[in-house]
Amino acid sequence: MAETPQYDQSLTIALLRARDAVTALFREHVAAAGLTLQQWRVIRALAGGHELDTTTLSDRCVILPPSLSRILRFLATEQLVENVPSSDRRQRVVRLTEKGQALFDRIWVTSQEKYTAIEAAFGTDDTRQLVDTLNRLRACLQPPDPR
Amino acid sequence: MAETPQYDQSLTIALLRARDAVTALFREHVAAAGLTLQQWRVIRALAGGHELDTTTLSDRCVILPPSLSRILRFLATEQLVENVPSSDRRQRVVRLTEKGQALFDRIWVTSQEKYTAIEAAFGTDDTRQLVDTLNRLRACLQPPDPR
DNA sequence: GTTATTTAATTCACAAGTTAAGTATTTTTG
DNA sequence: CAAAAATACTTAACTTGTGAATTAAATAAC
Repeated sequence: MAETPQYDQSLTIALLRARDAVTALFREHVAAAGLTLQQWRVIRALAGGHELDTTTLSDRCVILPPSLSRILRFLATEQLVENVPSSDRRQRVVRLTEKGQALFDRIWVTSQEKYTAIEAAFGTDDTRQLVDTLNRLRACLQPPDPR
Repeated sequence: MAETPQYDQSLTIALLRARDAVTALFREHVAAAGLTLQQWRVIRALAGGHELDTTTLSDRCVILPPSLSRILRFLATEQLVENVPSSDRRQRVVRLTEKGQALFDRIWVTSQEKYTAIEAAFGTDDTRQLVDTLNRLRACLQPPDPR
């Protein structure tokens, strides 16, 4: 293709494209297990017996509360996730069911292989370094949260 | 926060978070002009008199055809974009109207300032290098398209 | 030249992103 | 302790992401 002038120079587009390329590698096999990538992120965050409230889950998965609410509704109907009683009755705390953990285990194997393949192709050090750089960029941009 | 164990290590999450942090800087002022970020990407790709068919536009903006179709429908009703006759009558070629170009000009100024601010915060060289790294990652992962 | 095949775009259906508004519970304040 | 403010989610409404099916036009095959 002749040229993609300013576009390949743009950080936002580069981030979008890179993320697109990476997620594409996982989407198919996660979909084969009946999940979207977002649903998978939630399951992954809960794997290993972690019980989390939706605020924490929202933050970890980078999914906004309204979306998470819908996702949890779906995962609950699929009996992959269940509620855990909380002392603060405003908050909703969830965990994986046995069925949910089993599904995680099944997907996780292949998922790990894919990730390893990425590291092999791009380089283990380069991958780690890129992750560090991305986290540094984020830290750089986000105004220190006023806590 | 205590820990975000494997999550901060994950390339996919790091990409997602970084992109989130960067786009957050632009969303507000683009929204103030009445556009979503996706609509803005389309306008930006057409700025400067570029006439593009939707396939190229879809690729440049990293917006899937169905979404682009809806976005163009909106931009057309707002008279920001208009069709250009094409010899191949299957394809749809579009360009900015004067109104569209004027809107671009207005948003572009502030947008540039924001981008400059990012480079100032993160470093001009580091920014350029990150963009290169992201493009390299993408090239690395995408199977050479069989054309 | 007419029929297949391929190509370009749109439409459909459903999941998710985004902002604003609403509900229930907890904490704070007076 | 009662009223007000804050917190944690959910719901609502609209735009976009995603895969599959459709429509229309151009090209290929007979």
